[in-house]
Order: sequence, then C-alpha cells, then structure tokens
Amino acid sequence: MQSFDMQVYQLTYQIPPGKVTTYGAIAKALRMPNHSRQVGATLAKNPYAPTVPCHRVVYSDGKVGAYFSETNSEKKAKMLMDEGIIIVNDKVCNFKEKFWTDFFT
DNA sequence: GGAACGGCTAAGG
DNA sequence: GCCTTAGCCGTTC
Repeated sequence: MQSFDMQVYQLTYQIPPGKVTTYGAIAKALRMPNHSRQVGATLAKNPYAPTVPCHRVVYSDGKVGAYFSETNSEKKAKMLMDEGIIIVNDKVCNFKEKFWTDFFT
C-alpha cells in the first residue's frame, strides 16, 4: 500500500541512528511540502511506534516535537543523545549536522 | 458524510 | 530569540 501515512512511516523508518529529520523534509520527500502537518499527524497515529523512530523527527527549527512533551522529556532527550544527537532544552543543538534527508521511495 | 484533531511551518510582533 | 496568528490536509471519531 502506498497511502500517505504508509509513505511517512516508510521514510521515518529509514532514519538511521544518530540522525534526525523534520516533518517538512519528509513531506517534501513525498513531493508534498505542504503536508508538513500531516506527517506529524500521521506519525501521531504511528501503529509502528517501536518500529518507526518517530522520536528522530523534529521541528524545522531543530526543536523536538511534542513527542517528548508528554512526559519525561529530558529522559527521552537522553535517548536521542545516546544515538549521538545533542538535545538541550528540547532542541537539537547540532541539528544541522544531524539533519538527514537521504530519503528514498 | 461531516466535524474535530493533530508530534507542523512560515511569517509577524 | 520567543510567542502568537494563519494556513495546510489526512486520519480519526
């Protein structure tokens, strides 16, 4: 199935450890830069939760998505750090360095 | 079938 | 640099 949500999960699943990307980047990868919000909404339903590293997807500014806003944001941020991603104040410091857009469909 | 929600983004103050 | 406002469109209820 090549539904919109499926594409999102597919691309997000491609994100390697120590790398992060943005919703806009995923939407753009799908040739739908205006669906930036849909990527987030779709990932929110993410039935592949443990399979799809939705936590590696952040805001365009490098700020961590609401994924961490739930609880223990600091703890989850540490999880990303374990992958080599520096998170400070719910934001990716070396975001630009970790920004990964090598998607493929 | 219709309304509400959502892990956003860009622009303005 | 941070907060607010407006606009997008698919998924879910």
